[in-house]
Amino acid sequence: MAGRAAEPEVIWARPERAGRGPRPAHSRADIAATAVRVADAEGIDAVSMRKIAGELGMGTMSLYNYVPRKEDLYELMVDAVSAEYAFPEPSGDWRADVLGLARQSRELMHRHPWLPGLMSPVYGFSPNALAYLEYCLTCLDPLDLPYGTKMELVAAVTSVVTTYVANEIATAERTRSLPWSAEQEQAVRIAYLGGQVASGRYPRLAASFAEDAGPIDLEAVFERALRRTLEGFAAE
Amino acid sequence: MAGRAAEPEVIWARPERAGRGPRPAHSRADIAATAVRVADAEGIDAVSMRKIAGELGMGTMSLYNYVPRKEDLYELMVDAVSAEYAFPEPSGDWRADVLGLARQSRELMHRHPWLPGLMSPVYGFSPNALAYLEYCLTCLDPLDLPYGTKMELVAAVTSVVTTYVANEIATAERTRSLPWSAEQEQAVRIAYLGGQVASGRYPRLAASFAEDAGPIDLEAVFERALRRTLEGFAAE
DNA sequence: AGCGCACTACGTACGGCGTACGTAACTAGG
DNA sequence: CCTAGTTACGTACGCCGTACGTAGTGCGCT
Repeated sequence: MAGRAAEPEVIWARPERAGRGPRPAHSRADIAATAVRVADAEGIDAVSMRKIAGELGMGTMSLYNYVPRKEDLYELMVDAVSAEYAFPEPSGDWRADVLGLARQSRELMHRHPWLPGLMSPVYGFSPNALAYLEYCLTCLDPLDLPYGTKMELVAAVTSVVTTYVANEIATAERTRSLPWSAEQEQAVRIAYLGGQVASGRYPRLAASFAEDAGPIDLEAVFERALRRTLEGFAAE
Repeated sequence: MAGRAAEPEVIWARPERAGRGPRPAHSRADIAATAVRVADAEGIDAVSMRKIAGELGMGTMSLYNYVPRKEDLYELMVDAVSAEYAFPEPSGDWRADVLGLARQSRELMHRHPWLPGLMSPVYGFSPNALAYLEYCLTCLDPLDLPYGTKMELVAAVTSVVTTYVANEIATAERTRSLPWSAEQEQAVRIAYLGGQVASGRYPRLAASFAEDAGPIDLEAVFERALRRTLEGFAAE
Protein backbone atom coordinates (compact mmCIF):
# COMPACT_ATOMS: atom_id res chain seq x y z
CA MET A 1 0.00 0.00 0.00
CA ALA A 2 1.30 3.44 -0.86
CA GLY A 3 2.05 5.87 1.97
CA ARG A 4 -0.74 8.21 2.94
CA ALA A 5 -1.26 11.10 0.56
CA ALA A 6 -0.11 14.49 1.76
CA GLU A 7 -2.60 15.97 4.16
CA PRO A 8 -3.56 19.56 4.66
CA GLU A 9 -1.74 21.05 7.58
CA VAL A 10 -2.94 23.57 10.06
CA ILE A 11 -0.14 23.75 12.56
CA TRP A 12 -2.51 24.85 15.30
CA ALA A 13 -4.54 21.69 14.87
CA ARG A 14 -1.53 19.43 15.37
CA PRO A 15 -0.91 18.64 19.06
CA GLU A 16 2.35 19.96 20.46
CA ARG A 17 3.15 16.68 22.12
CA ALA A 18 2.41 13.41 20.36
CA GLY A 19 1.47 10.41 22.46
CA ARG A 20 4.26 8.02 21.60
CA GLY A 21 7.95 8.48 21.40
CA PRO A 22 10.53 10.40 23.39
CA ARG A 23 9.55 13.61 25.12
CA PRO A 24 10.26 16.55 22.75
CA ALA A 25 13.21 18.57 23.94
CA HIS A 26 11.79 21.93 22.87
CA SER A 27 8.48 23.71 22.87
CA ARG A 28 6.76 25.57 20.08
CA ALA A 29 7.05 28.72 22.16
CA ASP A 30 10.84 28.29 22.37
CA ILE A 31 11.09 27.84 18.64
CA ALA A 32 8.90 30.82 17.85
CA ALA A 33 10.76 33.03 20.33
CA THR A 34 14.11 32.03 18.83
CA ALA A 35 12.96 32.76 15.29
CA VAL A 36 11.57 36.13 16.39
CA ARG A 37 14.82 37.00 18.12
CA VAL A 38 16.85 36.13 15.03
CA ALA A 39 14.52 38.04 12.72
CA ASP A 40 14.58 41.10 14.96
CA ALA A 41 18.37 41.06 15.18
CA GLU A 42 19.41 40.01 11.69
CA GLY A 43 16.39 40.40 9.48
CA ILE A 44 13.88 37.93 8.16
CA ASP A 45 16.31 36.53 5.58
CA ALA A 46 18.46 35.27 8.43
CA VAL A 47 15.60 33.04 9.52
CA SER A 48 16.44 29.74 7.90
CA MET A 49 15.64 26.27 9.11
CA ARG A 50 19.36 25.61 9.59
CA LYS A 51 19.94 28.79 11.54
CA ILE A 52 16.99 28.38 13.89
CA ALA A 53 17.78 24.73 14.49
CA GLY A 54 21.37 25.72 15.23
CA GLU A 55 20.31 28.43 17.67
CA LEU A 56 18.19 25.87 19.47
CA GLY A 57 21.11 23.44 19.58
CA MET A 58 19.43 20.82 17.48
CA GLY A 59 20.24 19.27 14.13
CA THR A 60 18.68 20.94 11.13
CA MET A 61 16.30 18.17 10.32
CA SER A 62 15.10 17.78 13.88
CA LEU A 63 13.35 21.09 13.54
CA TYR A 64 11.11 19.48 10.96
CA ASN A 65 9.59 17.38 13.72
CA TYR A 66 8.17 20.54 15.19
CA VAL A 67 7.61 22.62 12.09
CA PRO A 68 6.65 20.64 9.00
CA ARG A 69 7.31 23.46 6.54
CA LYS A 70 9.14 26.74 6.73
CA GLU A 71 5.90 28.60 6.14
CA ASP A 72 4.68 27.18 9.44
CA LEU A 73 7.68 28.69 11.18
CA TYR A 74 6.58 32.08 9.86
CA GLU A 75 3.10 31.36 11.14
CA LEU A 76 4.48 30.61 14.59
CA MET A 77 6.40 33.88 14.52
CA VAL A 78 3.37 35.98 13.64
CA ASP A 79 1.36 34.31 16.36
CA ALA A 80 4.14 34.78 18.90
CA VAL A 81 4.45 38.53 18.46
CA SER A 82 0.67 38.86 18.37
CA ALA A 83 0.81 37.94 22.05
CA GLU A 84 2.31 41.39 22.68
CA TYR A 85 -1.02 43.11 22.20
CA ALA A 86 -2.65 44.62 25.25
CA PHE A 87 -6.42 44.30 25.30
CA PRO A 88 -7.70 46.93 27.73
CA GLU A 89 -11.33 47.02 28.68
CA PRO A 90 -13.20 48.67 25.78
CA SER A 91 -14.09 52.28 26.59
CA GLY A 92 -17.39 52.40 24.78
CA ASP A 93 -15.91 54.76 22.18
CA TRP A 94 -15.30 52.26 19.39
CA ARG A 95 -13.37 54.77 17.30
CA ALA A 96 -10.89 55.48 20.07
CA ASP A 97 -10.55 51.81 20.88
CA VAL A 98 -9.87 50.81 17.29
CA LEU A 99 -7.44 53.69 16.89
CA GLY A 100 -5.61 52.53 19.98
CA LEU A 101 -5.39 49.03 18.60
CA ALA A 102 -4.10 50.31 15.27
CA ARG A 103 -1.43 52.31 17.05
CA GLN A 104 -0.45 49.19 18.94
CA SER A 105 -0.16 47.39 15.63
CA ARG A 106 2.06 50.10 14.28
CA GLU A 107 4.35 49.92 17.29
CA LEU A 108 4.39 46.15 17.10
CA MET A 109 5.48 46.32 13.47
CA HIS A 110 8.17 48.83 14.27
CA ARG A 111 9.45 46.49 16.97
CA HIS A 112 9.35 43.59 14.50
CA PRO A 113 9.95 45.11 11.08
CA TRP A 114 9.59 41.77 9.31
CA LEU A 115 5.99 41.48 10.48
CA PRO A 116 4.23 43.36 7.67
CA GLY A 117 5.96 41.14 5.13
CA LEU A 118 4.61 38.01 6.78
CA MET A 119 1.07 39.29 7.17
CA SER A 120 -1.16 37.04 5.17
CA PRO A 121 -4.83 36.21 5.16
CA VAL A 122 -3.81 32.61 5.66
CA TYR A 123 -2.35 33.21 9.10
CA GLY A 124 -5.65 34.61 10.30
CA PHE A 125 -6.50 31.65 12.47
CA SER A 126 -3.70 31.35 14.96
CA PRO A 127 -4.74 31.41 18.63
CA ASN A 128 -3.59 34.97 19.18
CA ALA A 129 -5.18 36.08 15.93
CA LEU A 130 -8.49 34.71 17.12
CA ALA A 131 -8.11 36.57 20.40
CA TYR A 132 -7.25 39.75 18.51
CA LEU A 133 -10.26 39.39 16.28
CA GLU A 134 -12.56 38.72 19.20
CA TYR A 135 -11.25 41.81 20.95
CA CYS A 136 -11.79 43.93 17.82
CA LEU A 137 -15.39 42.78 17.70
CA THR A 138 -15.75 43.57 21.39
CA CYS A 139 -14.57 47.12 20.75
CA LEU A 140 -17.13 47.37 17.97
CA ASP A 141 -20.04 46.30 20.16
CA PRO A 142 -21.38 49.87 20.36
CA LEU A 143 -21.49 50.01 16.58
CA ASP A 144 -24.81 48.87 15.17
CA LEU A 145 -23.72 46.98 12.08
CA PRO A 146 -23.87 43.35 11.01
CA TYR A 147 -20.85 41.28 11.94
CA GLY A 148 -20.00 40.94 8.26
CA THR A 149 -19.51 44.69 8.01
CA LYS A 150 -17.55 44.78 11.24
CA MET A 151 -15.24 42.15 9.81
CA GLU A 152 -14.77 44.36 6.78
CA LEU A 153 -13.90 47.23 9.09
CA VAL A 154 -11.27 45.14 10.83
CA ALA A 155 -9.89 44.07 7.46
CA ALA A 156 -9.80 47.66 6.24
CA VAL A 157 -7.94 48.85 9.32
CA THR A 158 -5.50 45.95 9.10
CA SER A 159 -4.90 46.77 5.46
CA VAL A 160 -4.20 50.42 6.16
CA VAL A 161 -1.90 49.67 9.06
CA THR A 162 0.04 46.99 7.24
CA THR A 163 0.52 48.97 4.06
CA TYR A 164 1.47 52.24 5.69
CA VAL A 165 3.84 50.77 8.23
CA ALA A 166 5.38 48.59 5.54
CA ASN A 167 6.11 51.79 3.66
CA GLU A 168 7.58 53.44 6.72
CA ILE A 169 9.79 50.46 7.36
CA ALA A 170 10.86 50.08 3.75
CA THR A 171 12.05 53.66 3.54
CA ALA A 172 13.72 53.44 6.95
CA GLU A 173 15.46 50.15 6.15
CA ARG A 174 16.77 51.42 2.87
CA THR A 175 18.40 54.24 4.76
CA ARG A 176 20.56 51.94 6.85
CA SER A 177 21.89 48.54 5.76
CA LEU A 178 22.75 49.64 2.25
CA PRO A 179 26.33 49.71 1.01
CA TRP A 180 25.95 53.34 0.02
CA SER A 181 24.85 56.31 2.04
CA ALA A 182 21.33 57.62 2.29
CA GLU A 183 22.50 60.90 0.79
CA GLN A 184 23.86 59.15 -2.28
CA GLU A 185 20.64 57.20 -2.68
CA GLN A 186 18.56 60.35 -2.29
CA ALA A 187 20.78 62.23 -4.70
CA VAL A 188 20.50 59.57 -7.40
CA ARG A 189 16.73 59.28 -7.05
CA ILE A 190 16.20 63.02 -6.96
CA ALA A 191 18.41 63.51 -9.96
CA TYR A 192 16.54 60.91 -11.96
CA LEU A 193 13.09 61.98 -10.80
CA GLY A 194 13.92 65.63 -11.32
CA GLY A 195 15.00 64.87 -14.86
CA GLN A 196 11.81 63.01 -15.65
CA VAL A 197 9.59 65.59 -14.08
CA ALA A 198 11.47 68.43 -15.75
CA SER A 199 10.84 66.80 -19.12
CA GLY A 200 7.39 68.36 -19.10
CA ARG A 201 5.62 65.05 -19.63
CA TYR A 202 4.26 65.08 -16.08
CA PRO A 203 2.97 68.56 -15.33
CA ARG A 204 0.86 67.56 -12.33
CA LEU A 205 3.65 65.52 -10.80
CA ALA A 206 5.89 68.53 -11.25
CA ALA A 207 3.34 70.74 -9.55
CA SER A 208 3.03 68.19 -6.78
CA PHE A 209 6.76 68.18 -6.14
CA ALA A 210 6.81 71.95 -6.23
CA GLU A 211 4.04 72.17 -3.63
CA ASP A 212 5.35 73.28 -0.24
CA ALA A 213 7.51 70.15 0.15
CA GLY A 214 7.93 70.32 3.90
CA PRO A 215 9.31 67.08 5.36
CA ILE A 216 6.64 64.38 5.36
CA ASP A 217 5.35 63.44 8.80
CA LEU A 218 4.74 59.72 8.36
CA GLU A 219 2.90 59.38 11.63
CA ALA A 220 0.47 62.13 10.65
CA VAL A 221 -0.13 60.45 7.30
CA PHE A 222 -0.85 57.22 9.14
CA GLU A 223 -3.31 58.87 11.50
CA ARG A 224 -5.13 60.60 8.67
CA ALA A 225 -5.45 57.39 6.70
CA LEU A 226 -6.86 55.63 9.73
CA ARG A 227 -9.37 58.34 10.53
CA ARG A 228 -10.63 58.40 6.96
CA THR A 229 -11.05 54.65 7.04
CA LEU A 230 -13.06 54.73 10.25
CA GLU A 231 -15.21 57.60 9.01
CA GLY A 232 -16.18 55.52 6.00
CA PHE A 233 -17.80 53.02 8.37
CA ALA A 234 -19.20 55.51 10.84
CA ALA A 235 -21.21 57.05 8.01
CA GLU A 236 -22.73 53.67 7.20
CA MET B 1 43.63 52.34 -5.86
CA ALA B 2 40.70 50.28 -4.70
CA GLY B 3 37.81 49.75 -7.09
CA ARG B 4 35.00 52.24 -6.87
CA ALA B 5 32.65 51.78 -3.95
CA ALA B 6 29.22 50.39 -4.71
CA GLU B 7 26.95 53.03 -6.12
CA PRO B 8 23.25 53.40 -5.66
CA GLU B 9 21.37 51.99 -8.57
CA VAL B 10 18.18 53.17 -10.13
CA ILE B 11 17.80 50.93 -13.12
CA TRP B 12 15.78 53.56 -14.97
CA ALA B 13 18.66 55.99 -14.70
CA ARG B 14 21.11 53.59 -16.32
CA PRO B 15 21.04 53.88 -20.13
CA GLU B 16 19.85 50.79 -21.94
CA ARG B 17 22.71 50.96 -24.40
CA ALA B 18 26.16 51.96 -23.27
CA GLY B 19 28.40 53.88 -25.63
CA ARG B 20 31.29 51.46 -25.88
CA GLY B 21 31.40 47.79 -26.48
CA PRO B 22 29.41 45.33 -28.55
CA ARG B 23 25.77 45.97 -29.33
CA PRO B 24 23.65 44.24 -26.64
CA ALA B 25 21.86 41.25 -28.09
CA HIS B 26 18.68 41.79 -26.06
CA SER B 27 16.53 44.66 -24.92
CA ARG B 28 15.17 45.42 -21.50
CA ALA B 29 11.69 44.99 -22.94
CA ASP B 30 12.57 41.45 -24.10
CA ILE B 31 13.90 40.56 -20.70
CA ALA B 32 10.92 41.99 -18.85
CA ALA B 33 8.46 40.29 -21.19
CA THR B 34 10.21 36.95 -20.74
CA ALA B 35 10.17 37.23 -16.97
CA VAL B 36 6.50 38.19 -17.02
CA ARG B 37 5.68 35.25 -19.26
CA VAL B 38 7.49 32.83 -16.95
CA ALA B 39 5.89 34.29 -13.83
CA ASP B 40 2.42 34.13 -15.38
CA ALA B 41 2.90 30.54 -16.48
CA GLU B 42 4.85 29.02 -13.60
CA GLY B 43 4.60 31.42 -10.71
CA ILE B 44 6.96 34.02 -9.36
CA ASP B 45 9.21 31.41 -7.75
CA ALA B 46 10.06 30.13 -11.22
CA VAL B 47 11.59 33.50 -12.03
CA SER B 48 15.26 32.93 -11.33
CA MET B 49 18.21 34.57 -13.00
CA ARG B 50 19.22 31.20 -14.45
CA LYS B 51 15.77 30.47 -15.80
CA ILE B 52 15.24 33.85 -17.43
CA ALA B 53 18.73 33.85 -18.91
CA GLY B 54 18.08 30.37 -20.26
CA GLU B 55 14.76 31.39 -21.79
CA LEU B 56 16.54 34.24 -23.52
CA GLY B 57 19.24 31.91 -24.79
CA MET B 58 22.04 33.57 -22.91
CA GLY B 59 24.42 32.42 -20.21
CA THR B 60 23.28 33.01 -16.66
CA MET B 61 25.83 35.66 -15.89
CA SER B 62 25.23 37.58 -19.09
CA LEU B 63 21.87 38.59 -17.70
CA TYR B 64 23.73 40.53 -15.05
CA ASN B 65 24.92 42.92 -17.75
CA TYR B 66 21.32 44.02 -18.19
CA VAL B 67 19.99 43.57 -14.68
CA PRO B 68 22.49 44.22 -11.91
CA ARG B 69 20.43 42.61 -9.17
CA LYS B 70 17.47 40.30 -9.13
CA GLU B 71 15.40 42.96 -7.45
CA ASP B 72 15.84 45.05 -10.58
CA LEU B 73 14.36 42.24 -12.63
CA TYR B 74 11.27 42.44 -10.46
CA GLU B 75 11.21 46.17 -11.01
CA LEU B 76 11.30 45.64 -14.76
CA MET B 77 8.42 43.19 -14.50
CA VAL B 78 6.21 45.57 -12.54
CA ASP B 79 6.92 48.35 -14.99
CA ALA B 80 6.24 46.07 -17.97
CA VAL B 81 2.77 45.04 -16.87
CA SER B 82 1.98 48.60 -15.85
CA ALA B 83 2.04 49.35 -19.55
CA GLU B 84 -1.24 47.43 -19.83
CA TYR B 85 -3.22 50.25 -18.27
CA ALA B 86 -5.58 52.16 -20.50
CA PHE B 87 -5.78 55.86 -19.74
CA PRO B 88 -9.06 57.10 -21.22
CA GLU B 89 -9.82 60.80 -21.27
CA PRO B 90 -11.00 61.72 -17.75
CA SER B 91 -14.76 62.12 -17.61
CA GLY B 92 -14.89 64.94 -15.10
CA ASP B 93 -16.36 62.57 -12.49
CA TRP B 94 -13.23 61.86 -10.48
CA ARG B 95 -14.90 59.16 -8.44
CA ALA B 96 -15.93 57.18 -11.49
CA ASP B 97 -12.51 57.64 -13.07
CA VAL B 98 -10.64 56.47 -10.01
CA LEU B 99 -13.01 53.53 -9.61
CA GLY B 100 -12.38 52.59 -13.22
CA LEU B 101 -8.65 52.72 -12.65
CA ALA B 102 -8.95 50.60 -9.53
CA ARG B 103 -10.94 48.02 -11.44
CA GLN B 104 -8.25 48.00 -14.08
CA SER B 105 -5.70 47.38 -11.34
CA ARG B 106 -7.72 44.50 -10.03
CA GLU B 107 -7.96 42.92 -13.47
CA LEU B 108 -4.27 43.49 -14.05
CA MET B 109 -3.45 41.70 -10.80
CA HIS B 110 -5.71 38.82 -11.68
CA ARG B 111 -3.93 38.53 -15.02
CA HIS B 112 -0.56 38.64 -13.23
CA PRO B 113 -1.15 37.12 -9.80
CA TRP B 114 2.43 37.72 -8.70
CA LEU B 115 1.99 41.47 -9.05
CA PRO B 116 0.59 42.29 -5.58
CA GLY B 117 3.55 40.52 -4.01
CA LEU B 118 6.01 42.68 -5.91
CA MET B 119 4.25 45.95 -5.22
CA SER B 120 6.58 48.10 -3.24
CA PRO B 121 6.88 51.79 -2.55
CA VAL B 122 10.39 51.55 -3.95
CA TYR B 123 9.21 50.72 -7.44
CA GLY B 124 7.15 53.88 -7.56
CA PHE B 125 9.41 55.64 -10.01
CA SER B 126 9.45 53.47 -13.09
CA PRO B 127 8.40 55.18 -16.33
CA ASN B 128 5.00 53.55 -16.40
CA ALA B 129 4.48 54.24 -12.72
CA LEU B 130 5.09 57.92 -13.35
CA ALA B 131 2.59 57.87 -16.22
CA TYR B 132 0.06 56.11 -13.97
CA LEU B 133 0.54 58.65 -11.22
CA GLU B 134 0.22 61.56 -13.61
CA TYR B 135 -3.00 60.08 -14.97
CA CYS B 136 -4.37 59.64 -11.44
CA LEU B 137 -3.70 63.27 -10.72
CA THR B 138 -5.36 64.21 -13.99
CA CYS B 139 -8.50 62.33 -12.95
CA LEU B 140 -8.41 64.22 -9.67
CA ASP B 141 -8.27 67.64 -11.31
CA PRO B 142 -11.93 68.34 -10.45
CA LEU B 143 -11.20 67.68 -6.81
CA ASP B 144 -10.19 70.80 -4.93
CA LEU B 145 -7.52 69.48 -2.62
CA PRO B 146 -3.77 70.05 -2.29
CA TYR B 147 -1.60 67.67 -4.27
CA GLY B 148 -0.31 66.20 -1.03
CA THR B 149 -3.80 65.01 -0.16
CA LYS B 150 -4.39 63.74 -3.68
CA MET B 151 -1.24 61.70 -3.36
CA GLU B 152 -2.60 60.26 -0.14
CA LEU B 153 -5.78 59.36 -1.97
CA VAL B 154 -3.85 57.54 -4.66
CA ALA B 155 -1.85 55.73 -1.99
CA ALA B 156 -5.03 54.78 -0.14
CA VAL B 157 -6.64 53.38 -3.27
CA THR B 158 -3.48 51.49 -4.19
CA SER B 159 -3.35 50.05 -0.70
CA VAL B 160 -6.94 48.87 -0.81
CA VAL B 161 -6.60 47.36 -4.26
CA THR B 162 -3.33 45.60 -3.49
CA THR B 163 -4.46 44.16 -0.17
CA TYR B 164 -7.86 42.99 -1.30
CA VAL B 165 -6.73 41.47 -4.56
CA ALA B 166 -3.80 39.83 -2.78
CA ASN B 167 -6.36 38.19 -0.53
CA GLU B 168 -8.49 37.09 -3.46
CA ILE B 169 -5.46 35.61 -5.18
CA ALA B 170 -4.13 33.93 -2.06
CA THR B 171 -7.39 32.12 -1.44
CA ALA B 172 -7.74 31.22 -5.12
CA GLU B 173 -4.16 29.96 -5.40
CA ARG B 174 -4.46 27.82 -2.33
CA THR B 175 -7.41 26.14 -3.95
CA ARG B 176 -5.38 24.87 -6.90
CA SER B 177 -1.67 23.98 -6.86
CA LEU B 178 -1.80 22.24 -3.51
CA PRO B 179 -1.10 18.53 -3.13
CA TRP B 180 -4.42 18.08 -1.39
CA SER B 181 -7.91 18.99 -2.45
CA ALA B 182 -9.68 22.21 -1.63
CA GLU B 183 -12.35 20.19 0.17
CA GLN B 184 -9.79 18.58 2.43
CA GLU B 185 -8.22 21.95 3.19
CA GLN B 186 -11.61 23.47 3.91
CA ALA B 187 -12.58 20.53 6.07
CA VAL B 188 -9.45 20.73 8.19
CA ARG B 189 -9.71 24.49 8.66
CA ILE B 190 -13.41 24.37 9.43
CA ALA B 191 -12.92 21.54 11.89
CA TYR B 192 -10.19 23.41 13.72
CA LEU B 193 -11.95 26.77 13.62
CA GLY B 194 -15.23 25.23 14.61
CA GLY B 195 -13.57 23.61 17.61
CA GLN B 196 -12.01 26.87 18.72
CA VAL B 197 -15.15 28.87 18.25
CA ALA B 198 -17.26 26.23 19.95
CA SER B 199 -15.00 26.45 22.99
CA GLY B 200 -16.94 29.51 24.08
CA ARG B 201 -13.86 31.69 24.35
CA TYR B 202 -14.88 33.70 21.30
CA PRO B 203 -18.57 34.49 21.57
CA ARG B 204 -18.56 37.31 19.00
CA LEU B 205 -16.59 35.27 16.51
CA ALA B 206 -19.10 32.50 17.00
CA ALA B 207 -21.95 34.92 16.40
CA SER B 208 -20.17 36.21 13.33
CA PHE B 209 -19.83 32.74 11.86
CA ALA B 210 -23.44 32.02 12.67
CA GLU B 211 -24.61 35.16 10.90
CA ASP B 212 -26.34 34.37 7.60
CA ALA B 213 -23.15 32.90 6.07
CA GLY B 214 -24.09 33.24 2.44
CA PRO B 215 -21.11 32.77 0.12
CA ILE B 216 -18.83 35.81 0.20
CA ASP B 217 -18.88 37.90 -2.97
CA LEU B 218 -15.28 39.04 -3.13
CA GLU B 219 -15.95 41.54 -5.89
CA ALA B 220 -18.68 43.20 -3.86
CA VAL B 221 -16.36 43.41 -0.85
CA PHE B 222 -13.75 45.03 -3.06
CA GLU B 223 -16.21 47.60 -4.43
CA ARG B 224 -17.46 48.49 -0.96
CA ALA B 225 -13.95 48.98 0.35
CA LEU B 226 -13.14 51.24 -2.56
CA ARG B 227 -16.25 53.34 -2.21
CA ARG B 228 -15.66 53.84 1.49
CA THR B 229 -12.10 54.92 0.78
CA LEU B 230 -13.18 57.46 -1.80
CA GLU B 231 -15.95 58.80 0.45
CA GLY B 232 -13.37 59.51 3.12
CA PHE B 233 -11.70 61.97 0.75
CA ALA B 234 -14.86 63.38 -0.80
CA ALA B 235 -15.94 64.48 2.68
CA GLU B 236 -12.69 66.40 3.14
C1' DA C 1 43.72 56.06 -38.14
C1' DG C 2 44.41 53.58 -34.54
C1' DC C 3 44.61 52.79 -29.78
C1' DG C 4 42.63 51.86 -25.35
C1' DC C 5 38.96 51.06 -22.56
C1' DA C 6 34.39 50.14 -21.33
C1' DC C 7 31.39 46.97 -22.37
C1' DT C 8 29.37 42.20 -23.75
C1' DA C 9 29.47 37.30 -23.04
C1' DC C 10 30.16 33.25 -20.42
C1' DG C 11 32.00 29.42 -17.39
C1' DT C 12 33.29 28.23 -12.93
C1' DA C 13 32.76 28.32 -8.21
C1' DC C 14 31.16 29.52 -3.47
C1' DG C 15 28.14 29.56 0.13
C1' DG C 16 23.73 29.41 1.07
C1' DC C 17 18.82 27.48 0.90
C1' DG C 18 14.51 23.97 1.66
C1' DT C 19 13.78 19.49 2.41
C1' DA C 20 13.51 14.09 1.05
C1' DC C 21 15.19 10.09 2.99
C1' DG C 22 17.45 6.56 5.82
C1' DT C 23 18.90 5.09 10.38
C1' DA C 24 19.13 4.68 15.36
C1' DA C 25 17.28 5.47 19.94
C1' DC C 26 13.29 5.74 22.73
C1' DT C 27 8.68 5.58 25.04
C1' DA C 28 3.69 5.13 25.62
C1' DG C 29 -0.52 2.38 24.33
C1' DG C 30 -2.46 -2.16 23.63
C1' DC D 1 6.11 -6.72 27.31
C1' DC D 2 6.13 -5.67 22.73
C1' DT D 3 5.71 -2.91 18.94
C1' DA D 4 4.39 1.08 16.47
C1' DG D 5 5.03 5.71 16.10
C1' DT D 6 7.98 9.52 17.52
C1' DT D 7 12.30 12.08 18.18
C1' DA D 8 16.86 13.01 16.64
C1' DC D 9 20.21 13.67 13.17
C1' DG D 10 23.52 13.11 9.12
C1' DT D 11 23.80 12.92 4.34
C1' DA D 12 22.56 14.32 -0.04
C1' DC D 13 20.05 16.57 -3.98
C1' DG D 14 18.85 20.23 -6.65
C1' DC D 15 18.05 24.65 -6.50
C1' DC D 16 19.33 29.71 -5.65
C1' DG D 17 21.99 34.63 -6.11
C1' DT D 18 26.05 36.25 -7.53
C1' DA D 19 31.53 37.22 -7.20
C1' DC D 20 35.18 36.72 -10.22
C1' DG D 21 38.25 35.83 -14.09
C1' DT D 22 38.85 35.64 -19.05
C1' DA D 23 38.14 36.60 -23.73
C1' DG D 24 36.37 39.14 -27.50
C1' DT D 25 34.33 43.53 -29.46
C1' DG D 26 33.55 48.11 -31.21
C1' DC D 27 32.95 53.23 -29.83
C1' DG D 28 35.18 57.56 -28.49
C1' DC D 29 39.25 60.07 -28.17
C1' DT D 30 43.63 61.50 -29.43
